[in-house]
Amino acid sequence: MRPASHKHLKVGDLSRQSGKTVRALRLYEELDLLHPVARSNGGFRLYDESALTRIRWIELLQEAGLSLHQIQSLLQAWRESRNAPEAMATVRETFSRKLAETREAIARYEMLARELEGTLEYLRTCRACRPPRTTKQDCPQCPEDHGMKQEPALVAGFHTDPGRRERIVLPVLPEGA
Amino acid sequence: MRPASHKHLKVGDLSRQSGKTVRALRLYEELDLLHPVARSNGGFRLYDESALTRIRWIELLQEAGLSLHQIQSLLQAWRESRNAPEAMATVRETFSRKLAETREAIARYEMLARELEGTLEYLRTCRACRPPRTTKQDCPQCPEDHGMKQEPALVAGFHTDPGRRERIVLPVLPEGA
DNA sequence: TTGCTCCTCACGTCACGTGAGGTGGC
DNA sequence: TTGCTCCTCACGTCACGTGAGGTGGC
Repeated sequence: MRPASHKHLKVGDLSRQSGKTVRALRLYEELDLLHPVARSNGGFRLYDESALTRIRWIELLQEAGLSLHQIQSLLQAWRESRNAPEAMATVRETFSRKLAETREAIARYEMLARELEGTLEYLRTCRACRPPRTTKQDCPQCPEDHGMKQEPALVAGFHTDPGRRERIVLPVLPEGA
Repeated sequence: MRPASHKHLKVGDLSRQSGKTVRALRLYEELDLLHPVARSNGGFRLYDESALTRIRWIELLQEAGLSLHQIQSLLQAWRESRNAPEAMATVRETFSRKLAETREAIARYEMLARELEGTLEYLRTCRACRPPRTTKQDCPQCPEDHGMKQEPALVAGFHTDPGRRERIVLPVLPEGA
């Protein structure tokens, strides 16, 4: 027979099972988002399994783009609401805004993926450029046929580089016309 | 007639045209990612249009999940490479890893969107629950038919709340069996 | 007693935000 | 001279990371 604490989790256990660092779990406590059910004699935090549900919930809301302080406010609103329909109104509002933002994020990432794909396609032709060009002088006016109208933005950015030496030169501007 | 500086952009102009804050632009300079082509007599930063290309490039790489320091390293590798094929190898490697990560991010966001949709569907039924339940007592054992097997994770997290009062109670654990 | 885990400060990091106090240029 | 913009520090923020120095419990 073991004491009643045999189903209690210590921070380390919870950390492993949740994938969060111990530091993160303590931060959630400080922000009033997650509390141990008890403390041991020695001051060790003791959790039960509901902590895992709570952590997964925090994780989902963070993925949705809420800051820990916003999650705090959402929880506060829930605690302060007197009945379910009232609580659900706030929550519904937050979630449907976040759904819209998530769809925008997906669209942005799909654009980024296309940009990366196009860039990789472009670079495939670079790999075998003969004779090998020197990036600083020749690349900006690359004569190679990359099969595209223009250079991808992810490649063009490399060329606009003033370098380190030129930075020291401080040209004096003409005074008048 | 105006002096040759008539096509120069000041930080404020560049900020407006790029959508970045002035603080961000100065940070990029500090990190060696973006430099003005010159300074005015009074010390004002003066840029040309290539700055916009560079900023768009930084922005894309940040969206792809690179930190400013990683962008710094990528630029460093480019500067140090002696020829184009060598430079492109590093760049290709970075970009194809980021493409994979972007696709994973899209998958995660699509899961999140489904989670949010399911949760909103669930909450639709809450809105009209009669008699209105009190969230703290009744919701965890909600008798309403929400048309789902189980509560969505985004709702379940609310219930696992020890609240503020209970926090003060520090139960003493039983010593033995 | 040895190991491993836990505790509480408290400072560091990253990509900026936000003043403070002062100057340039039409 | 008035306004607006620019300058350089330098501290604040957010979600943790990372020790320092000390203790619990099998």
